[in-house]
Amino acid sequence: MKSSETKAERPGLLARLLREAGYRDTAPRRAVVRAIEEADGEQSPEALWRAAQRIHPGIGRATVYRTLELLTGLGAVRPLIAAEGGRRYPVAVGGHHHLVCSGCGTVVEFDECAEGEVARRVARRQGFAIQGHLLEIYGTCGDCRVTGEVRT
Amino acid sequence: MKSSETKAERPGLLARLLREAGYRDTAPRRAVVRAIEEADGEQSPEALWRAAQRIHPGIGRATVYRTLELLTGLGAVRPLIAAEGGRRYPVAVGGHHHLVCSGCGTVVEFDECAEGEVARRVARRQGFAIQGHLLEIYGTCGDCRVTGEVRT
DNA sequence: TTAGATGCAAAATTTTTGCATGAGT
DNA sequence: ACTCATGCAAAAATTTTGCATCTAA
Repeated sequence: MKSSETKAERPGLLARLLREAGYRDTAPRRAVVRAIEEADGEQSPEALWRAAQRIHPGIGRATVYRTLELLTGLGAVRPLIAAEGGRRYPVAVGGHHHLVCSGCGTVVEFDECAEGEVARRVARRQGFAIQGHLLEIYGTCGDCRVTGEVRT
Repeated sequence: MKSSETKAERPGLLARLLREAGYRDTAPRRAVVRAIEEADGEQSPEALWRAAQRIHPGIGRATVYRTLELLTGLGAVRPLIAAEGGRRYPVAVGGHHHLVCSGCGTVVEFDECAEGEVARRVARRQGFAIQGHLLEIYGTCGDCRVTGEVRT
């Protein structure tokens, strides 16, 4: 499965978010954060853990999970489910917009989004405080339509 | 947890997709499919299993998972990660618009959506054949903000 | 100094599989 | 008849937790 690149966030963005949220600035966390920012498609907890270990040997899996949870809570990262089934944590500052192929699972990110207006209006009406949004368009990519390929 | 109705997809849509894909039309599958179509924010495998059991007593968990996988492959549902951490399988055909509370998991559906345009344009540019789209706005509902409840 | 973080290992969850049996076509 | 689908239970994989020990602030 191919899948789009993680838009290289300005280094330190996630770390800053954590700090501003009042969490301590620790080496293990910095390692996880760096792993995420440099993860290129390899965003599964397991892969992030291995990457974080290279940066901060001795880091435990639990710390990776705990940090991912913090970041998710801050809306800095958004857990998604990859075509192969496992979780992936792409950086998600702001909204995320995906074009997802039902055939091969490819996920292409795009920026255009016209929801600002509607989102705010609907949210206000329901008394919601918006944190972010996810817009996914599902379909079949050219390749899959041609080959009649189907995701297993 | 409260949550709005799931816009009743034309009953049988998912079942039809399965049939057209060449899969057998069995009672257990029909139960799962109905559970999904009637899932009201309760889209976790576990909840869907309980719902399916009410429709077809004796159905096993494995069948639910297997059916969800088939439907995912067909692009009929799209696995996402719920605020509480588990998976959710919202319908991915047609257009769905949810307001999801990070605090209590409430899912409210709404109709307004300005994405028709954008979706078509982006899809065409990438050579995608659109099957549907999902717009989810994440935030905190009034109740949760008052009680200070936060997603764990 | 002191609340918050970490690593480890165990526990809990969630999802997948093997296999004998039962159904749809 | 012949596949394909199912349920069950076991196995695997994934995620969460308890707790003693560190460490940033």
